[in-house]
Amino acid sequence: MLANQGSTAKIVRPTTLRESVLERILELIIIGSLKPGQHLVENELADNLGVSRQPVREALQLLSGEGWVDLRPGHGAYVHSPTVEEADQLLAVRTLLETESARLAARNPDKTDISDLRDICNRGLAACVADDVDAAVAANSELHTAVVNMSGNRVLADLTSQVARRVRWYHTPVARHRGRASWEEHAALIDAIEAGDEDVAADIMRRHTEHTRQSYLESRAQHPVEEPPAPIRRRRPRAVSG
Amino acid sequence: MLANQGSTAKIVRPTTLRESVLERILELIIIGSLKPGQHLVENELADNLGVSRQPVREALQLLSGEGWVDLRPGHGAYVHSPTVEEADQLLAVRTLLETESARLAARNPDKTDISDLRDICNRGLAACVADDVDAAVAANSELHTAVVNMSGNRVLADLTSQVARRVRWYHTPVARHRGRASWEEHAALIDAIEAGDEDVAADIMRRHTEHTRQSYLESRAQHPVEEPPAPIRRRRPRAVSG
DNA sequence: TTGTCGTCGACTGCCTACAGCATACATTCC
DNA sequence: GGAATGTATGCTGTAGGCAGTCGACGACAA
Repeated sequence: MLANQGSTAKIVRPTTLRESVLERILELIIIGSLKPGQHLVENELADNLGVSRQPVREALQLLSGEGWVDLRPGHGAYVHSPTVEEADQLLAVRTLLETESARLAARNPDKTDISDLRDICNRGLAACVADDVDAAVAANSELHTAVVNMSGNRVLADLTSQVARRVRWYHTPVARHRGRASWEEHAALIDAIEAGDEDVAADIMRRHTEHTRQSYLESRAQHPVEEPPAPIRRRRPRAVSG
Repeated sequence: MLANQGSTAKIVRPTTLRESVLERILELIIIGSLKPGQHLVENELADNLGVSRQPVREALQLLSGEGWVDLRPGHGAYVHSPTVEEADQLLAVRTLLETESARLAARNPDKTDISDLRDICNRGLAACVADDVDAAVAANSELHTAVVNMSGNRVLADLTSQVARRVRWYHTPVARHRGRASWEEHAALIDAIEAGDEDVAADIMRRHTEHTRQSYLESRAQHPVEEPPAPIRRRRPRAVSG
């Protein structure tokens, strides 16, 4: 249905099918079309995406590696169900990783990088003032990514981005809760990095991410979890069964 | 060849084929039969393992998620090439993660867990005295795993085990470099956890893992890297040709 | 009514086969 | 002699299909 593949024109396939399938499924998970705990039936996805089961299967394998879906051998793939506890732990780990990133970034700051950071920060603040939530969220993750990359530790960067992507999943609904203050913290962080003050940079980052964690938990307390249901759900009502 | 698949008896398959394939390939990587940078031709693996390409492909996808192999779309899978730099970064991240684990473990120590730790520690020391390297290495990872699990943060535990497995890959050749001293540090760590002294526990763990890192780097300096070769290597010499 | 067993349906896991692509070698042209 | 192009080949990516397995539903008996 929503497949652009199979069209007559020989559209250059920019990437493999399984990758575009992966992106599509991931998007469906993030925006919530595929709900936590939901059983991902390969045939359905394949039909909806206009491909065969094979690329779907492979995309699911890859997604399981990033924690988005759980594979139950013999049962299939299920959208990972984020519990409050896990979200909290995830946010704690993110704090740990990003704090270290900030420290390392401050250890040997780079003029160009600093300049980039300030640009992003300004954009974010502007978006925040303009009440453009999407742009603010985008700038936010962009900035954090930039800091992590400045750490110079690729392993750390990879791990962090992996964790951060999942955090963002939980985080999105509460993104608007922290506006201006968040960007002031960012600005202070950049100052510390530029000054090469490891401890200050680390401290700011720690408090900053802890802040996020707190506001997440509070927001979660107000809007309690919607669904731990759908543990198995197989076989729809079934038709007449002639 | 070594396939038990396809045999007439309906042997209860304890797990899916792709999982056993995954384990087998991982083992081949760890013991070095499959060398870093080597191109993993699906057909070869499938033939050697006595299965079809499909489970091999899926196993490779899963392995890529854990960082053991690199997938190059359109080119296939290659055994991940561990550079010295990456190993160093990996060890740094491990230090970070395990230090936090130790801190959390000390935050609310559990009688039973402590007792388990001591058992493991004693076994490790005994193995060390008896010069049983394999047993010592096993006890070592067992102890670290136990500490991480005591942290109570599953996300942290998962991430750490993932990193630790890869660390162990690089680490094995130098495992013998640190013997007795390592186990004394372990004992001190357990004491600190039992006493509930977060800072001390964290500090011991940090120094402990940093020690490992240092000895790794030194050992690596003496035995320089063997292979960054085999970047592409396709198509064997080919027979007489016509 | 409740517990147990048999049957049915659906989905996954795996295999085979084909098409497209990328690389290496051989040939031809300058 | 060197470079560009044609050709061959191995590999990956994808499709389709079949069998095994798991869960659910319904029937039967206590």
